Amino acid sequence: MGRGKVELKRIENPTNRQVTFSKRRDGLFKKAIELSILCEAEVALLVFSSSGKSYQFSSHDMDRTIRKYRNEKGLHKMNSHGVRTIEVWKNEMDEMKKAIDTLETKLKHLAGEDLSTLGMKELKQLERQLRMGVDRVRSRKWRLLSEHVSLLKRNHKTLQEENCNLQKKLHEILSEGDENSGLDSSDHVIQSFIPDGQPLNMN
Amino acid sequence: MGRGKVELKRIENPTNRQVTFSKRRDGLFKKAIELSILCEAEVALLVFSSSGKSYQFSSHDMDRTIRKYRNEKGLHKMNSHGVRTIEVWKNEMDEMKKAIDTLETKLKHLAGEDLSTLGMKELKQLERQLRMGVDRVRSRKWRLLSEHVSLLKRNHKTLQEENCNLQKKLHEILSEGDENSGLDSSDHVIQSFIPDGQPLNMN
DNA sequence: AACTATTGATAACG
DNA sequence: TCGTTATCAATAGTT
Repeated sequence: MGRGKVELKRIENPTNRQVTFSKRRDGLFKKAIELSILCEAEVALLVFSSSGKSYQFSSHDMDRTIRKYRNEKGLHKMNSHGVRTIEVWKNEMDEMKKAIDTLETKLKHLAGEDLSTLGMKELKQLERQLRMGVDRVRSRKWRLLSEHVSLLKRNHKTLQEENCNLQKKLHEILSEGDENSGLDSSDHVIQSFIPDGQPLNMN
Repeated sequence: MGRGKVELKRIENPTNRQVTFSKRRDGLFKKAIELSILCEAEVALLVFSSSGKSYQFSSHDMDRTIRKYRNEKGLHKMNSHGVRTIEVWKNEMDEMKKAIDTLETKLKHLAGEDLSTLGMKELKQLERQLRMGVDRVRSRKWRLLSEHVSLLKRNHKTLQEENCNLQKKLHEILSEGDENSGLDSSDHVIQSFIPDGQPLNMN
C-alpha cells in the first residue's frame, strides 16, 4: 500500500526502516485495537524496535492475557517468581553470551582476522560488505567536508561585509579627523566579527 | 476499507462479528509478520476470540519477548533469594548488555551505518580499518587461490607421470601382442589416478 | 467462500 | 518528524 509494492524482507536503508517501522507500528496497534473492540476479542500486542524500544497494547490486562496464553500452552509450571526464575536468567545469560560470541566473530572477520574458517564464497561476500562500508564512510566524510566548506564560505562572506562596513566607518572618522586634528585614528579598536563553527580536524 | 465506513464499536450481529473477526484477525497477523520482517522488530501477538479460541504469533520466541516485556515493566521484585547474588547477576547482565551494545555499534559503523555521530577523526580511522580488512580478506582469497592452483599443478604432474607409465606398459603389451597375436589391447582397463582436493567454488 | 466497490494504509517524496 | 499524495492493500457488504 503505497507507491510501489514492497518485498517482504528486511528494509536495508536504516532511515527508511525506521520510518516504516513507526508507520506500520501505529497501523498495527490501530488494527489491534479495532479488532478487540469490533469483535470483542482479547488482544495483547508486544513490539520491540530493533533499537530496543518497547511498545505494547492489551485490550484487557496484559498479565491476564499472558497467563491465558500460558495456560493454553500448558507451560504454567515455570511462572511467577519461583525457583525457575534463576533458570530463566541463566538462559538469558547464555543467550547473551552466544550473541556476544557471534558479534565478536563478525567483528573479527570484518577486521580481516580469523578468516581461516571461511570459504571463497564467504570471503567474497565479506569483501563486498567491507567495500560497501568504505564507500559509505567515504561519502559521509565527503558530506562533512562539504558542510564545513560551505560554512567557511558563509563566514567568509560575513567577514567581507563586516570589513566593508569597518572601512566605511574608518573613512568617515578619518575625514572628521581632518577637521578635528589631534584625534589619533589608531586608538580605534576594530573588532572583527568571527562566526563560530564546529572545528573540523582534517588530519 | 470496504463498502461503507464502520463505527468503532462492538458489532452487534453475531454472525457478522464472527466473519469480521476472522478477516481482521488474519489481517492483523499478516501485518504483525510484515512489521517484524521489514523492520526487524520483535513482535508478539496474542488474540483470544470471544468464544475463547486462541491465536498467537511471535517473531522470535514468545517467552523471551514476554520476559523482555516484564523486565521493561520493572517486575524484578524477586523475593529474597539473597539480594547480593541477584545484584551480582544483574550487574553481570548489565555489563553484557553494554558489551553487546558496543559490539553492535561497532558492527554498524563497519557496515557504514549510523555514522552521523562520528567526527572526521573517527571516520578516517574507520576507513583505515575497513581498508585493512579488505586487504586482509583479499590476501586470504589470494592464498586460497594459490593453494588451489598448486594443488592442481601437483595433480597434473602426477597424472602426467601416471600417463607415462601407462603408455610404457601399453607399449610393452603391444610388442608382446605382436608375438602373441589374439590378445586385444582394448580389454585393458586403464585406471587414471585422480587425487582429491577440496572443491573450490570460484563464483 | 468469492467477489468488488470502497475505504484504509502507507511508500515515496517534499 | 510531519504532511501530502499516488498507489497498493484490506475489507464490508453482497452473492
